[in-house]
Order: sequence, then C-alpha cells, then structure tokens
Amino acid sequence: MAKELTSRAENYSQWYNDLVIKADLAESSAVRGCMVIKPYGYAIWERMHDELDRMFKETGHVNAYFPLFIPKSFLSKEADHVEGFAKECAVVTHYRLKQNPNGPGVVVDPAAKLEEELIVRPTSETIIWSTYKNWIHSYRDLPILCNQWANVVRWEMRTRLFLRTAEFLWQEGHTAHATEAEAMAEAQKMLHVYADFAENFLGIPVIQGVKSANERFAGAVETFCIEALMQDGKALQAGTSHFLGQNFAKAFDVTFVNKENKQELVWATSWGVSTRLMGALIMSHSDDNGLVLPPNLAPYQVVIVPIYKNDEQFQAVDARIRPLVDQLKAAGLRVKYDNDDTKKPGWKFAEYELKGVPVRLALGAMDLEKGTIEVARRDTMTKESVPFDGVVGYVAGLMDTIQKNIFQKALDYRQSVTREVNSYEEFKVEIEKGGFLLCHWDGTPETEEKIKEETKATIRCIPFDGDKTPGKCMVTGKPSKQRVVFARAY
RNA sequence: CGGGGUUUGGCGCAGUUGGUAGCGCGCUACGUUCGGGACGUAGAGGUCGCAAGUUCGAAUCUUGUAACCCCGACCA
Repeated sequence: MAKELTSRAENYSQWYNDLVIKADLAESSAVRGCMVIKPYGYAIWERMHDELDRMFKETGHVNAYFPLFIPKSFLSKEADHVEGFAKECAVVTHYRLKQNPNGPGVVVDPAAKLEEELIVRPTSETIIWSTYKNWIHSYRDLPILCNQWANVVRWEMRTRLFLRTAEFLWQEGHTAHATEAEAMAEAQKMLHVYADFAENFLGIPVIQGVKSANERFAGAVETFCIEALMQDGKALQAGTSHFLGQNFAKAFDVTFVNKENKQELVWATSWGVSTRLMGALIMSHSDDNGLVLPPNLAPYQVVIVPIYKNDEQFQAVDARIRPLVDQLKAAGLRVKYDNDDTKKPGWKFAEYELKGVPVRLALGAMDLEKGTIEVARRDTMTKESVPFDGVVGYVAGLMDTIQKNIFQKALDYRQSVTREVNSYEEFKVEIEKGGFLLCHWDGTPETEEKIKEETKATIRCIPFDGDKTPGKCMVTGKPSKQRVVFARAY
C-alpha cells in the first residue's frame, strides 16, 4: 500500500482501488463495468444486509421478489422515469443461440427475436407498480410495505468498483399508501432508518435533506437523501428515499376505493441503498494500513493470533485461547481464532489490519508466564498488554469505544471541511479545496445548473437541520430561504 | 462517446539499434525460524492481449482489433 496517498486527492482513486483489491474485497470482472465481490467483501455486504433487513422488519416491512426483466412498454409509461433511465438500459432482444453455421462457436438465432424487448431492470418501480395494480382494490389492501433485495443493471458510461458498477446489489423498498401524508411520512421514516444505519453501524456521519429538482429521482415528487463526505473531500450520496406522489399510480392505473366509497389513486414511495455503501465505508475510514471497520459492522470484531515456537508451546497457547473464544462469543462478539499454522504472526497482523478487524488479540508463551494478553486496536493502531483475566469484559467495552471513535473521527473531519461561503468568487476558490460548502441559493434549477457547469459542484441537499436563516443567493442575489449544501460528488 | 495510458508466468514489472525472454513477490520441497508481512538452498511456472503484415528472424517495426485503467460528459 502506497503511503501518504490519503492526503493526496489526485491519487485518491488509485489508493481506493489498491485498497479494494488488497483488502480482498472485489475485482473487475470479465464483463464490462461489472465486479466480482470476493468472499470478504461479500461478508461485509452481508452484515449490511442483515442489519438493514432487521431494521426494515422492525418498521413493519416484508420482503418480496419481482422479475429481473421488464417489458419495454412498462418503462415507457412514466415520462420522467423513462427520460431518466432510457440512456443506460441493457436490453434483451433474443431468447436463443444456435451453432454458427459459418464457423465455430454460437450465434444469436435471428428466428428467436422477441416480439417485445425486455429491459434488465435499472430499478423496479415499473414492474412492481404493474403488479401492485392487481394487489390493490380497497383501502383495506393498504398500505403495502414491500422490500426487495436484488441486483440491478445500469449501463453507465464510466464505472468504478463499488461506487458505480454496471450491475450492483441493493435493496429497494416500494410502498403503497392510501394518503399523501402517510406516504410522505413513510419516505421520511425510511430516510431516518438509513441515517441511523449509516451513523450507528457504518460510523459515517450523514446530512439528511431534500434533493433539489435537478438531482431528484426520475419520476419522484420529492427525493430525500443522506449525503456523506469522503476523506478526499468529495461527497457521496449514500442513500435515497423518494416520495413518488401518485405518479406511478397514474402511469399504471392503480386505484383503490376509500372509506367513502370513492375511487382514488394510490400514493407511493420507494427507497434504496446499494453496494455503493461499501465504497462509502472504505473511503470514509480507511488509512494507508488498509480498511478500518466499525465494530458494529465488522464481520469479525475480534481476531485472535496465537504465537508459538513449537508444537508444545502451541498446545499450551491453544488451551488458553479456546475457552477465551467461547467466552467472547458468549459475550456476543464475532470472533475469529486464526490458528492457521501456515502463516506467521507478523503476516497475520498485517493481514487483519488490511482487512480492518477492530481488535486483535495476540497470546504467546510470554503471556502465559505473566498472565497477560496483547490487545491491539485497529482504529488507533495502539497495542497494550492487559491481564488475561477480565479481557472479555475489556474487549467487549472496547467495541463501543472504537465504534464511537471511528464515527467521531469522521465527524470531526467533516466539520473541519464544512464552511459557510457567501460570495460566488469565494465559492469558486473554496470548492477546489473539497468539503461541504453551505451557501445561499435562489432555488432555481438555472442557477444550480450554472454553478454545476462552472465549478462541477452540485447541491447535495437542502438540509433538514442547521441554520434556517434566510439570505441572498450567492450567484444572483435573489432571496434564499436557507443555506444549502454544495460539494463536488462521486 | 472524446482525451491519455496500459496489456510480457498467479501478482507487480524490465526487456537497448529486431537475433528466439528475465527480475521481484507469490507458489512447491527441505532445513532454520515464529511477539510486526522471516531466511537459506533447490525447484516448477510464459504460444509476450488478439489478428494480419514486413523480415532469414518480431515481445520489439507496420496496420487493424479487443480488453482494462485514468481524466471528462452521464449517473446511485
């Protein structure tokens, strides 16, 4: 791992790529823009999956699954939605191959052309709402609170491991409601679930807010988002929750009979987070020694490395460690005891640092004599020798300490690069330094577009919290209701 | 889709004016090691991205083509 790269923004992408590869998380696949998520990377994604799934269920949601293929006609029903996704769709046109009559290999059988092309889902609103039409007749059928864990495909021009792959894994919640207020509350509730997850599990501080019209999801009435800041000063949209109004109900003719026996269009939301969160995690906390995983998320919270010179010593050390593993597990910790004889301690130390395991315990003959054990923290890279008795409680306590420290470090960094900017001249200078800029904006798409063209900065969100003092737009001088968050983004 | 770069063993790379491929890491065996990615000795492993062409002879020169990476535009 090249040192000193974290502080050098121009090399950040190289550093990130190295990190992903060396920490054994993922690699490019043979298919353009796609990635292979390797076992350790997938273990991290599974942790995200498990915690999010639990949170969704705790908020009353259930899982379902809808088809990968979407008839082309479905996608054309909601005008804004088509507009937003048409340019990046993979299309299935045939359903059969045959032996190449003119040589080796196979060719697409022209006789097997589909009457209507199928789109590989870039998102599932259309196929789901065409299904919901059959599920919803009365107010008694509402609300529908479904989530789907799936893969989606967006044929992006430029891809990047975890942050923007052609195929990615995600969850997409799609809910249907009888009233506007209920749907709006749902969209906001799920945004809060995401924020809670990002901050308390991933250890990534996020700003919650509303997207400007330019950045809104195609087909949504309102898009809420959580915005995170990476260590190189660029912003990353970490999750979105959309209030879809009645747009999809209109497009797919989904109505219900209300309590007053009147036909009404259904209100909708959708919300999702993806394997992009892996990228957010990596770019938020990692250092030049590798990944730094917050304990609440880490597949292994504790790794134990035995140190010995011969089999006799190993037996003694092993006998001491085995009960400890059981005790740590009983205390609710995810533990890996690495007694692999083919790797040496020094190798293991470096390896688990690269993998970001929060706490490493090492125990050798020296410790047996002294009744101690070595405890090393990944977040601070510090080591200490502690009494063996009581180490379970000590390590359990460390989890919380480390979790908080990782979050606080990210928060401190974000605070240090978040500042108010009042003139456009100042903005042009400050945006080059990265970070979040809090500025007044007149609320028009035109002004936002001008800023984007001239500085590559976008409005990340109009934050819920923070200063609500009105002011004047830094570009046009027109009135502004509150400061909004600008940044350059991934 | 524009601009730049790369493609040689599992990985990272070198290869001069064309002469028939090498280094480091990793891998295998044995020994010494084992508290921060150990060391020694001996091995295995490559139709040089692909396809044509020039030449007595091509990793090297020419043309075509593909993939990947980086920077833009697009986007979660």
